[in-house]
Amino acid sequence: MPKRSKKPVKTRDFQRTRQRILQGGFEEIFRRGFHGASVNAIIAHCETTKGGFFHHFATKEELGLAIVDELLSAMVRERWLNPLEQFENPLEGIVQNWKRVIADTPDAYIILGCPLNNLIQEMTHCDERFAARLKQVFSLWVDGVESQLAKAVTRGYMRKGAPLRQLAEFIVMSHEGAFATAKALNDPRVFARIQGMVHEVLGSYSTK
Amino acid sequence: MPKRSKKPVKTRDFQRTRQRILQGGFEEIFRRGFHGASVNAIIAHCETTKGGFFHHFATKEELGLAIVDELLSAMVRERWLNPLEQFENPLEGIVQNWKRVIADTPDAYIILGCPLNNLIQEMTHCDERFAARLKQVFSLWVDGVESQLAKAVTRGYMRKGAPLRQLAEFIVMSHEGAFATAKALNDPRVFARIQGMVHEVLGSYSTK
Amino acid sequence: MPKRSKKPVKTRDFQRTRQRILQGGFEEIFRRGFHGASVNAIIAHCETTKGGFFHHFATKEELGLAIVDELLSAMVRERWLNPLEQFENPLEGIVQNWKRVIADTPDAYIILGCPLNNLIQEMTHCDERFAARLKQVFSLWVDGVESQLAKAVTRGYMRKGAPLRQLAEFIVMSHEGAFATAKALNDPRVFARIQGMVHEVLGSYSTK
Amino acid sequence: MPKRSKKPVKTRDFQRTRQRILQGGFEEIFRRGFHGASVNAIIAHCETTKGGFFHHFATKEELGLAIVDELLSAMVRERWLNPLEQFENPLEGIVQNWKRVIADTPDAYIILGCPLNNLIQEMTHCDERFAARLKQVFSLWVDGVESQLAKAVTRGYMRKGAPLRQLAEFIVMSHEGAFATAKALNDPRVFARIQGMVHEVLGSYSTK
DNA sequence: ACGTACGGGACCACCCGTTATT
DNA sequence: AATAACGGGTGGTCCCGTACGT
Repeated sequence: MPKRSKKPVKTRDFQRTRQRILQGGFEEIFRRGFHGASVNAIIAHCETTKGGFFHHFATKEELGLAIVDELLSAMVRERWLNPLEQFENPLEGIVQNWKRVIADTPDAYIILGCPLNNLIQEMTHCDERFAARLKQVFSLWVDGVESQLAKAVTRGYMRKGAPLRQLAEFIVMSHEGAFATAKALNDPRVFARIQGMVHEVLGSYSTK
Repeated sequence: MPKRSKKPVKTRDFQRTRQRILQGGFEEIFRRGFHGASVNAIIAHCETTKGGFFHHFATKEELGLAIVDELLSAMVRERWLNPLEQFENPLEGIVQNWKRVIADTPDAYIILGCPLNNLIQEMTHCDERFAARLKQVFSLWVDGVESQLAKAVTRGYMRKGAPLRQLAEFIVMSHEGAFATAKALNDPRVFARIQGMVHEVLGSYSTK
Repeated sequence: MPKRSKKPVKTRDFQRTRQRILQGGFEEIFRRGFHGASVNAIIAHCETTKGGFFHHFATKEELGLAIVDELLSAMVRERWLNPLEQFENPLEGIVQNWKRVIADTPDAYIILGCPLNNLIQEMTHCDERFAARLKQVFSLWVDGVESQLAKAVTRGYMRKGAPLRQLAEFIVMSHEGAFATAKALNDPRVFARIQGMVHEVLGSYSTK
Repeated sequence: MPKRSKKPVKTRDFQRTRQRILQGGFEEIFRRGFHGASVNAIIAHCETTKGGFFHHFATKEELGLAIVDELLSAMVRERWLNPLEQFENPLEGIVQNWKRVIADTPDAYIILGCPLNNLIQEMTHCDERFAARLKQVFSLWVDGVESQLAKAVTRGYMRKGAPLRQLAEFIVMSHEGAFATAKALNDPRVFARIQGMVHEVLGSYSTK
């Protein structure tokens, strides 16, 4: 009979618990903001304890950073970047995917805003480590859009010579700005209107 | 020569003290966010006391609401709306004024973001009263831009039939989005780039 | 034309304001207890200001003492002692007057307890000056009842040799205890029951 | 000889700590009243910290309610009800036990009054939850006395047909009233005098 | 790995009282 | 005499984090 390995099960539990805290922390922070989300509320939300929490994350800030690094970056990829791969025409992909996200997102979520944008506005100016991580995720998004635009040029859907970086920045900015505006006016329809404007802008760079 | 009043600077002046608290509160909240700004820090910043503070504002929230109502709405008017009056062509006014604000704003302020946007992202989803006041200020801005666009049509600088409300929303969204992006990337030059994009969009509605 | 006297009207206003504060303070303290009644609430209740309040009373404690000295002692006299004078038989007076007070007092007041008793329980053990004044009012009551009992003996309604002081103490104690019990059980009928018991006790000392 | 446990006094002992806070809270509240007893004073009195305190009691009110439920009801049972069991004649028990309590209680405590009565007068009219719990303890006392009186009837020490509930109420009322009066007059001898009166009343219902 | 008793600091709110002003 | 701006100290609460225990 072989000697039992050193509790491989525990390792899985470790990761599961960590993920539960990460997810529960995300939800609390998304709803109440980083400052508004207390560690007590987070552990209640994800059914763990103080000990469990601080075993996995040294401080509340570390949890926040992990959420940015692991959850937000994944969300950007899954919601905004990966879906674009399925479109032959990246410009159309950007527009269609935006429409899809608008359709998928419940109106109730609109008022909560974009998790990434919320954290940027709340944390960037008062916590350098947050600023660095958030910048990374934001750049990831812009980079991803820019490479799609480059692909659009390569495939002949977009005029050569267009300022790709600038356009990519503009497109991501519009997403965040649309979320912010819809949140400010508490009106989900803002979304579609702004998306329409961006559509036009992209059209002006399209080869038709 | 008239008799000088005995005390050129009155200490027991309700309005002056109130304004001092309002201004000091604004600066603290701008730098640290509403939750991050403690009443202790605010009173230290504007040289008053607990008693003085709560004599003027029943709660910290009331101070925040007063800042939105009185300071932020005034800032929107003074920085974004009133200057447009001086331009014969409102479309040019919007672009030029934006350039002016970019030039006027120290780079160090970029990272702090837009006071209005910061509060919207932090407070809208967790405080109904804030949400209502912030929406009011945001709408004031959109309304102001829209009426400029209407003037542009009247004066013949802009094509008839353009979707004025949608455009106004887009323009204000771009301002907020530009602030957010510059903050996220910690790069003031983002500003000019986004402003350039908006310039183009406006150009496409211009009668040239 | 005679020189005007030195503002006699002002003197009346002074006393009126003082009485208003005294009365408003009494009501607030009666409802919320001395510690629970804030100066701010008191001045709001009697429509004066901080300045007005502290002009008339150096401290909140002074107001409390004045209430004991002036209002509570007057209430004891008017409600419990003076009415007894109208009875030929003091023993019957004590019983009948108690019945009258029970009938006069709205049930809603029962839960508030006896103003004198409330203050005694709250203040005696933590404020010597209160203790002294409250003792004075309480003694006034006992003395008054004792002299009625003496009169009852003189007039032949009560057996000679009865322990008058002890009886007087017992009677006043019953009043306070009845208030306390009715308050504890939130049941006004307790009053009548205890009054009945005291009636019997008095009966046993009566000459019939 | 059994192995001694490593730590004879555990610091991290929930129940012990809780009892310490409960006891320390009781003493502070007994001396200063509920409003007068600050959490800071309580934790200093029982050597714990803010964190420790609020780990055990969510609010100061919760501590107060626990004191009523757990300490005061126990005190009523131990001091006033249980001792009666040892008497063959319950009527004599009531009188003798009262005398014993008078003899046992240091004069210095008299001025502090009865903890139960103090809380009733201070809290009943301004806190519903306190009112309910205090009523419960008070009723417990009256019920206990009533059942003793019933036993006295059964055993033939008391006349049949006596109004037991009314008598029980009267007896408890006398205890509280005696405390209140002794406190008001700052004179412990009042106690014995009132106890004498009650003795007589009971005597009139006794079968001798 | 996780549970929980505990530490102490900081939060906002409100207190009572003072003082400049009318 | 009366008003209201103002002073600070302290109130209860809740915070994040530690460390003991299993």
